[in-house]
Amino acid sequence: MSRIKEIENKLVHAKYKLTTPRRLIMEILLENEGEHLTAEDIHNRLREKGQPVGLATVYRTLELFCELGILSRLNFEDASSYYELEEHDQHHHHLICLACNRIIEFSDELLEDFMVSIERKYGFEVTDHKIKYLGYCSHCRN
Amino acid sequence: MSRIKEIENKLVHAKYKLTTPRRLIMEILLENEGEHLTAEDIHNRLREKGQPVGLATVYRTLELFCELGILSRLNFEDASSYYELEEHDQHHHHLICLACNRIIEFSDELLEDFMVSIERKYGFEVTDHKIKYLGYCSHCRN
DNA sequence: CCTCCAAGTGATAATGGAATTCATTAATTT
DNA sequence: AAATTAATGAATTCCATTATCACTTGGAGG
Ligand SMILES: [Mn+2]
Ligand SMILES: [Mn+2]
Ligand SMILES: [Zn+2]
Ligand SMILES: [Zn+2]
Repeated sequence: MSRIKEIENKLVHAKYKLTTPRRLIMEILLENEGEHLTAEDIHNRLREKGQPVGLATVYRTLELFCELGILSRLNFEDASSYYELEEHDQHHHHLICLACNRIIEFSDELLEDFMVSIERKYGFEVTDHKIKYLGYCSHCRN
Repeated sequence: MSRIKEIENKLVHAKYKLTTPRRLIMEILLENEGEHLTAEDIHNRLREKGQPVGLATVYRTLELFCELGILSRLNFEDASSYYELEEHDQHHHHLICLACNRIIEFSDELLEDFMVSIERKYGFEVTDHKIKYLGYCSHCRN
């Protein structure tokens, strides 16, 4: 099943429509998979492509997609939120270089056991988690 | 050595002074240790105590204290930043209940090994890290 | 096809946390 | 004491995000 079809299913299942603006936003996200985009980034790229979508709609759509588990909202240490497609298979997190702002991704499979121990210890049902390591990347250390 | 003296040392060592506004802000933080306070919280409590400090100074001081490692800046999933005193002995992180917004703290000593493996694998020098688990606390689950 | 109408959109204004400005004040040095 | 420097705070600005509201869209039902 194509990625876009899969997403349409999620929308329809939650009683939403795949409107033109929503499809255009999804296309931008798919075309830029692997990047971390802000709402404004997406708004700009749509304008540049001659397929403008209102900024308010971009924000609303990103929020909706986050609720549906299509996207993740990321907070690096600046003022904006960044978005990336959620990969249902492998979850990853981010190393944030304080010198050059490079973002390096790492998988968290090794943290599974730790998470389970936290759930047991606190009777807390974990539905999501976010891990950030801040420091200096291999280009910037020393 | 008293907590306030210890902090004064950090300031002086970094060529800053322990001015009255800085001391007042530090007192609020010490009096409310264990809480997670916003800049506005601190500003309000100072006003209520009859020891007002300008909001700009509160922000500047919190930023300075973060740089000096006296405070940690926390981002739960809302718009504001929260601050807490950094305990040099035990680092902790937060479970965030999506239903009642309770914040539960947990220690991260078990994550030490994982952090070291990340440093090795990516040649990344970790100077700080932030871990959040989102979900439902024992009062809210089910 | 048409009509209807809830759902969705988008230009614009409003919001609010945080950063900046700049005149004033406090502390330090000469 | 004068001069230099650091810090303060009221006011302003910034800027990402949210709210508003008149308008548009597009699918369900005829
Ligand atoms: Mn990523
Ligand atoms: Mn805490
Ligand atoms: Zn770097
Ligand atoms: Zn709860």
